[in-house]
Amino acid sequence: MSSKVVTRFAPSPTGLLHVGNYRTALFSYLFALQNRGKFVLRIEDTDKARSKKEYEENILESLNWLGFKHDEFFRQSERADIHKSYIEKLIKSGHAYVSKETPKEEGDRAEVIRFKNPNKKVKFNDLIRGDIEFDTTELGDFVIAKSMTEPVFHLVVVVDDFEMGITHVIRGEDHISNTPRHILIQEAIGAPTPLYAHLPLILAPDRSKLSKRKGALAITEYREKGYLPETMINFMALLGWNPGTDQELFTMDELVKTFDLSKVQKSGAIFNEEKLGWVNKKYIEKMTAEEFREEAKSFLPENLREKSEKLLPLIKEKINKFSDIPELFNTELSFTKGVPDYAKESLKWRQEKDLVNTKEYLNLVLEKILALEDFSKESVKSALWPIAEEKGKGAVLWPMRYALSGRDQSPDPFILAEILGKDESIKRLKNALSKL
RNA sequence: GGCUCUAUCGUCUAACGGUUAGGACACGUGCUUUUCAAGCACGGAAUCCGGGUUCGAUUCCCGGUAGAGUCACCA
Repeated sequence: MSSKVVTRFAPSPTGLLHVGNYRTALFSYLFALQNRGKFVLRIEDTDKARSKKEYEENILESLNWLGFKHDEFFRQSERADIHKSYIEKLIKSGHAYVSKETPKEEGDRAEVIRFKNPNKKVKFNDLIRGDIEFDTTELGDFVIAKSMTEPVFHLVVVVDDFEMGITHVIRGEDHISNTPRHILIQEAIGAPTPLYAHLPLILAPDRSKLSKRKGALAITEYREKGYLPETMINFMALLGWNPGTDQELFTMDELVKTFDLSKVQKSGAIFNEEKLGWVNKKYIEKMTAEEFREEAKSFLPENLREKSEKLLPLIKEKINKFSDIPELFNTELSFTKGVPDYAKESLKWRQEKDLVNTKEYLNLVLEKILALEDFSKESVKSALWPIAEEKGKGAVLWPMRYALSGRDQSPDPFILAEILGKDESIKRLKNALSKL
C-alpha cells in the first residue's frame, strides 16, 4: 500500500531561474529525501522558440552548486512520441478534438487540438491550503496541443507526471489555477491525481511576484556575489517554512529531519537580502581558514592574492559576503596600499588636549620598534604593552594605529605592524612624527 | 472585471480558544574596547476592519477591506 514518494522539479529553460524557483526545488528535494523517495528533474522545453540550451545549463549548474542530486533526468523535447500517442488516444476516446480556428495572433494555427471540457466542478485537497474547488466551465475547451506533434504545457505535465510516477506535485502558488485543467486531463487519460502542495510565492519588495524586472537574481548571481550554497539553502528553507522553534541555522541534514510540508506558510514572503547577509556571515564564521582562503581568492586584489595569509582572518570577521572584499581594501584595509594624506590632528587620541603627548608616545613607540629583532604581532605587542599600560592604551595605541593606517578605522596596531613589516612601519611612524 | 488564494512588529515568523502576543533580521541605547566589526545587556515596534460563536478570540464562522496569483496556440 505504501507507494514510494516521487517528487519532481520541472523548470522550463526559457530564462534564468530565481530563488523562488529554487525554493520549490529545495522543498521537493527535502520532501523526497525525508521519505526516502525519488527526486526527478524534468526540463520542460516544449516551447521550442523560447527554450535555450544555456538556460538549461544554468539550471543544472545551479542545482549542482546547491548540492541537489536528482535520481532521474528527463527532457520533454525527447519524449515527443509519448506525448503524441496521448494526443491520439484522447482524440480517439472523444476527450479531445481537432478544432478549426481563426488565428488571432501571428503564429497562431488554423487548426489546434482542444480538450473537450466536461464542464464540471473539480475539488482537490492541497497539502498546504486544504480543499480548493473550481468550476471548470469557465475554462472552456482549452488548447492541449498546437498540432499532433506540438503539445502544450497542460497536456505534457499531466502525461509526464503520470508516466514518471510522480506522487507529490510541489510547485508554486501560481499553478493553483492550472490544477483543475490538469485534473480534468488526468481523468481523461485514466491517471490518478497526485497530491498537490502549492507553495506561497517569494515576493519582490513591492509584494508582487518576483521577476527579472523586479530585480530577481538568478541563483548563480548570488554565487557570484559570494553567498555560500549553505546560506541559500538555509535562507530559502526559512522563507515560507519554519519548524516552530527558535532555530535559525540549519544544515541540510537537519532540514531533511525537521522539514514539514504541513507547516509551510500560506502567504507570500518578501526576500530580505539583509537577513541573507546575516545568515551568510554565520556560515562564513564556520568556515575553516583553508575553506575561507579558497573562496576569498578571486575577490582579492591581484597583487595580494599570493601574500594575503595574514589579511584573511581580518577579512573573515568583517564581511557578510565575499563580494564585500574589494571595498574593504578601500576602507579598513587601505593600509595595504599606503597611507592617505591626513591632518596631524588626526593622530591625537580623543582624551588628549594637544599633540604634546602624542609626539612623545610616538617617539617611544618608534624607539621600541627600532630595537625589535622579531617582528611578529606578539613581539611588537609585548614590546609596547608596558608603555600602553603606563601612559594609557588609547593615548599610545591610537596615534600608532593612525600613523600606520592613516585611518580612524583599521585593524589592531600590532597586526598592522606585523603585516607592514619593520621597515615600512618605521617609515610610516617617522612620517607621522614629521608632521608633529 | 471573473475565478482562486492570502492577511501577527518595517521584514521573516511563533503562539493548533486562556501568553505581560514569543523569537530572528534591521533599528536605537548602553557595556566592553586602541578604532571598526563582533560579542553581551536593554529598548521601541504587530494581531486589517466589522459582526457573530464562546465565560473567553490572533486563533473558529460570516461580511467587508486590502494584497497577490491566474484568466495564452508560455510554462
